[in-house]
Amino acid sequence: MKKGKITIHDISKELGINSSTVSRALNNSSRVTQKTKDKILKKATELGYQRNSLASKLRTNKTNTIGVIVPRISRQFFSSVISGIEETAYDAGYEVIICQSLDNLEREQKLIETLLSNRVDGILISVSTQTLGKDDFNNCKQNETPIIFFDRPYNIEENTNVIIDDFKAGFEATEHLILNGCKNIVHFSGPQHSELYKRRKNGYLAALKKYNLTIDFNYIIASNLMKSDGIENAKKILDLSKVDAVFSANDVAAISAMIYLKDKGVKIPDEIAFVGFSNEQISAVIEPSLSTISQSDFKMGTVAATLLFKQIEQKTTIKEGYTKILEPKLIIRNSSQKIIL
Amino acid sequence: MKKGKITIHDISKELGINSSTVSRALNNSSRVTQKTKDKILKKATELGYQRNSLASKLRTNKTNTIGVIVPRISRQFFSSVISGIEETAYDAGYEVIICQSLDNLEREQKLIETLLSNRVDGILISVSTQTLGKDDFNNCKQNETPIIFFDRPYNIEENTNVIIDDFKAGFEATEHLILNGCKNIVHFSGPQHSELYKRRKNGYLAALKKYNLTIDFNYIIASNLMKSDGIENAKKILDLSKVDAVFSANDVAAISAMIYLKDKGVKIPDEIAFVGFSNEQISAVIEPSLSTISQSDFKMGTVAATLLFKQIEQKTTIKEGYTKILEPKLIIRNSSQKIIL
DNA sequence: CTGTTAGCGCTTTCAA
DNA sequence: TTGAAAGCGCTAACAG
Repeated sequence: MKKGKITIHDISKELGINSSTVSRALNNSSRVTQKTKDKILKKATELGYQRNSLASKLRTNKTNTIGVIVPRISRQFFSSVISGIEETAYDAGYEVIICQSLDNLEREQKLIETLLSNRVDGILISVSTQTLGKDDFNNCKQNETPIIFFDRPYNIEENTNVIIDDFKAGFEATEHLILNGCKNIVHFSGPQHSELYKRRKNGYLAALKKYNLTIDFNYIIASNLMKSDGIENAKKILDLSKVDAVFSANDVAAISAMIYLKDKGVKIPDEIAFVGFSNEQISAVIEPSLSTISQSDFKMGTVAATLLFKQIEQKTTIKEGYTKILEPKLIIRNSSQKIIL
Repeated sequence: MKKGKITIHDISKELGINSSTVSRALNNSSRVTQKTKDKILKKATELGYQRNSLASKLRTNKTNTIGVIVPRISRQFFSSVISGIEETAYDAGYEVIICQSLDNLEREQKLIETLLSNRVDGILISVSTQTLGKDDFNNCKQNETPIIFFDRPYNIEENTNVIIDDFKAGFEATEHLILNGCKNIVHFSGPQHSELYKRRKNGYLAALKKYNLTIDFNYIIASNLMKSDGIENAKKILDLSKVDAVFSANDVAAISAMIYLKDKGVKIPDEIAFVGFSNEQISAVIEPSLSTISQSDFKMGTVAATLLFKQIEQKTTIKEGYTKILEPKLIIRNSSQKIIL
């Protein structure tokens, strides 16, 4: 028994067949007789041969591997996107390397370096919140390694982005509440420098306008949408009169606000209806009464990956920015659904 | 400007320094003058050099990379373990490749193949539920690639495993309920062929014995611990008389049972106290009244990774099984804590 | 301290 | 259809 790993040369020697033929056989080339193929395959399994991808990647200058960087894999949204990416990659014969930046710029840049030095064919990334500069990804561009940004848009004019239609989502969420008889709708908005939250807010405003409802800017509560903000927001709601609905720009704040309000004896959704951007599963468990806007997470993964593979195979990194905007999806839950399983 | 990627030879030529010196400089070898190092580093950044890890891995026959396979990255428990692994790996200078098996054996085996063909130095795995055979990981052993099993033990006699002390956890959970005055404690157990659930159950039984409580086997309800099972279990509880507590072997069943019972007007934890294996964060949000047993997730990651690195560096795959058992951690929440933020 | 040289395991012309 | 030979980019003896 040989000590190290078996190579094609070992098979080659054992059979008296040249190693290039062995290589071709193992890659199922049409230029090898079925008979020799069989012989080689048999010997390969007999010896416990295992291909060395490193060597073949080095030689061919193609890794069939893409890198994915997300802030945290534990967030349901991102893990769903990753599932979408993996499915698409699997079908296309690509390997996927998953990394988390923990929303930390330094770490993110180190990950990019690592991925590039491992010669991934392309990168999909949802940038960290600290990433804001114009040339944070110059090394990719120098390398001509395609990179696609998803969920969190980045330099739309220059890069390829995959995002959802935030304006439309905000509009539909608000419209949904209006059509259900709500007139005094509070909006939990996020940091006002963020384009994303601005667009959601504009959707909210547009819906109010369409139905000729008065716009009261006291009803727009901006915060960082953390749990503690949800509590603060809830307190503010109690101070306002006749609020009958909330459209929250994310689920975290919505949920903590709901818990707080329930605790105060407010019936949800009898007295206040909620719509929030959210992960379907979590909010279904936590609050059956919370309707949600899905970010079409899985689909975002498949779309982004498909786009990336196209860029890789055409070897044409798009210079001018291209943004793919996905439809949002409003998920309605009836308040009769006390338990959703 | 050169079209392809810059190599050490490009730097070598530009400076008239031999490429091996360049290589040494880039690896910060002590056998190069600081002066030449500086020159080389400067030229490297100037040309936009980026090391090709594939080549160096191939050459050195060491990848400084480990593979991690978990059923799903979206489960809080696994993503915490992964964080623990990543921190440890980062400190030790290892890269980490994260993969999810989706609890599917075929997929798991394909992932193992891929990792091995990429010549990872070692593998950490929490096996899929479908993985039960004796020689599912023979290819690893042939390869002499260290593999460590965490959370879900696998052939304890032969392999290295990292698990928590399930017996103790079951014992402490039950004892906690007893010490709080509960006498009629139902146990939601899992599949009875599973060692893990058997050990948790034995802990439960041991605690009852210690406090001289009568053991009623009608109080041990075995199921697959899915959401729907939780509902069924809850119905069974309502049929039993004088149940005042539940120790659930996982959180999913516990939560759905609680929701169902609350819906039926049962007050929790006034009438029924719950302890469940669980993820801290989730249950804190969903059910403040649910006390939980933590599986020391992050720590499990660091321990497993440290163990693996030791095996890799000693190049001694342990032949006889070695099992590291971690302490469980009971997290008590007072029922006064209505909102935990 | 630096250069020469060989080769990791694989693929791919080119030739037979 | 198969073989011979070169080389992907890097590292590591060994020599100087």
